[in-house]
Amino acid sequence: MSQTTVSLVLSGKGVGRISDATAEAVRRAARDLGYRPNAAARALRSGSAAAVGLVVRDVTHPFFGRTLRGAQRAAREMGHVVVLIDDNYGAGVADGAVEILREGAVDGFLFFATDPPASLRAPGAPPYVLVENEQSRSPFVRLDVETGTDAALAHLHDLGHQEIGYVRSVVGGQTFDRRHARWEAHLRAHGQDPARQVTVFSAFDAESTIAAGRELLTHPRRPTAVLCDDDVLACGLLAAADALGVRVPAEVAVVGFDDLDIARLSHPPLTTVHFDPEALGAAAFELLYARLQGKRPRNRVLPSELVVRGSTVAPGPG
Amino acid sequence: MSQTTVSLVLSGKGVGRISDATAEAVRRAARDLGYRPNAAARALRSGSAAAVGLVVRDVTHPFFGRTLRGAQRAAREMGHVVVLIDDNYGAGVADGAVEILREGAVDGFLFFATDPPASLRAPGAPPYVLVENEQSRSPFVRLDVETGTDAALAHLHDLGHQEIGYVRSVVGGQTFDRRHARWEAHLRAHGQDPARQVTVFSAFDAESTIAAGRELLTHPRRPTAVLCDDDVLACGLLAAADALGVRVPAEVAVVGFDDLDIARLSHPPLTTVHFDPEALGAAAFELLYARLQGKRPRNRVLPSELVVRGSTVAPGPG
DNA sequence: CCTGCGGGGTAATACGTAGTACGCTGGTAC
DNA sequence: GTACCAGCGTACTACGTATTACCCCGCAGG
Repeated sequence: MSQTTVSLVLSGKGVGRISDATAEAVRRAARDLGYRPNAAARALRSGSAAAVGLVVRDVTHPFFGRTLRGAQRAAREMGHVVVLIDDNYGAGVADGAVEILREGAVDGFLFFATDPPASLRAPGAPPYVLVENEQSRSPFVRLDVETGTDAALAHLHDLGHQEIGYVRSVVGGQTFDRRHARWEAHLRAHGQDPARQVTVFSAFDAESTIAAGRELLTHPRRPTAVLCDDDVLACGLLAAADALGVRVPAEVAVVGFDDLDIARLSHPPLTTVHFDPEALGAAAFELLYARLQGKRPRNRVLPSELVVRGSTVAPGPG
Repeated sequence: MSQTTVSLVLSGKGVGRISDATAEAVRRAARDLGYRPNAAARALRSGSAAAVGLVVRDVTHPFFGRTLRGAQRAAREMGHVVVLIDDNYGAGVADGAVEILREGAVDGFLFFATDPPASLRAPGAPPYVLVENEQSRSPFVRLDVETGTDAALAHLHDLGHQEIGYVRSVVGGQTFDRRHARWEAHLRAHGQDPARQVTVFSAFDAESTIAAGRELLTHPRRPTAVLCDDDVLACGLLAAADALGVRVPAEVAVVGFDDLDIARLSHPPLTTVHFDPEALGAAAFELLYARLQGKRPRNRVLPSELVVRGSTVAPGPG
């Protein structure tokens, strides 16, 4: 039983070259001895670590947590493992970690709403896939947020809302820009000037969201409806409304994005644009995996859907 | 410029053996050529992958997300990298992944409220640290949840609450057991029978939490106060109360655990037991790191603290 | 009897690093 | 003049796997 034989049997590449009896003996011995192939040696020799790096903007945000879960599950199904890098909104903070991983530790990268370091664009660099961050010449997976946003705006319009405020994320991001762009388009299409609508900005921590909500609700030209870049921001608005005694949805209708669990637990439950983050993460890994196989997979755009709950009704009289 | 020289210079172990001029030349050449040491080769030769496996019960839960962040940040500071395995409450689902990683891919493991596979107890297995899951003969880091729980119960007692219901997590966990045990002790100390108190069980998804909340609130012997194993469960209770027209805190006082962001955004803001998940994650990594150095670090217990917000007042008359 | 061939298996090598042991040079002590 | 030492580097090997090239044996065809 040479080392070669063992390698051939355990890797499944020995079919036709190694007799069944020997193969069985090898497998039994491996089991009895508790033998496990060494990952580092295999990575060194084969040139593949069976691991992908995953750079995420904010691990603590439920949306990314679920995306992460989808990606990790898909990776495991293909025998791959996921190395996590939390960027924590720090532009470029993750770049150093990416550099460390670059050679030999992982086979490729997934960037969740984060930008890849410039060095990965160089020829010979490991492949990567962008998630919620479309860029020319880079493969990507993203959500078709436009359809959902248009549905939400149509819903508000049908209810009779003219003035639609906006709670924007201070942290940038293509998906936020897309949502905002559809809002602008909607207003223009109905003869409104987006610049005249009340718009406030917020980070994702509780204080910020509540402060932003208060700012919007106490504005002299308070709108009858508000689009929020995210369910978390929408919940801050709800909390502020509660503190100010502003009734939702009677006095202000609220729409969020993401359909997080909090959208069902909030008071009132949120009307929101639903996505499937697990599918997004899984699709991202699948794209990267195909690339690692040398294929040229097509970019993917996943659907969105409006979910109407209790936070939107027709504007009250006056 | 031999390969050895390069290795010595770049690893910093050449001080005193390699002249400054040569060292500088090596560094310049490395930079100009874009040379990066290969992680797999280094791991193979040195026997250390500079990576730790991290098994987490639920990546999508904000508490674990924050713990994860703390651990990942601490790891990065020591030049280590984190491999994520999401167990998703599936008992043993992660075991296979752990086996894959065992040899050569990671140097040790962190288990976040999950159980290590039995194979890791064997001699020669990589070291691990348990988080929120104390077991004899295994190093661990946990929260001193007892102090915070006692403070919460004392707070309710001071307000005049006698009947204290409980929303329990259906998913088991030591920390939940500890919370529950203090609640039982408190009731007994005041001459009550815990078995007679209204107790309901819930998973962490929105539907479950609301259903459990409804069950508790519609119970014929509805308590005047409720302890919830978690802020998420508390929010479900709030949502149920809202749907049923039960006023919080006037008719029912609510206390949660974890002090998640939603505890500030909820209506009313939650009285809850505060922890520092980032510190928990960082401490866990530090313990594991010390073990990897061959040290015998002491287990750590991190403090908890009651945060009183709007969900607790004295029971109303009748 | 020799040749060719297929089935079954193995020796040897390369992957890129870390570490060990050794070599060379020039100066100093005796 | 020899022995020793410090200061600087360098050949060489091991790490555990995947892969390539090769070897051995028995049998069929000529």
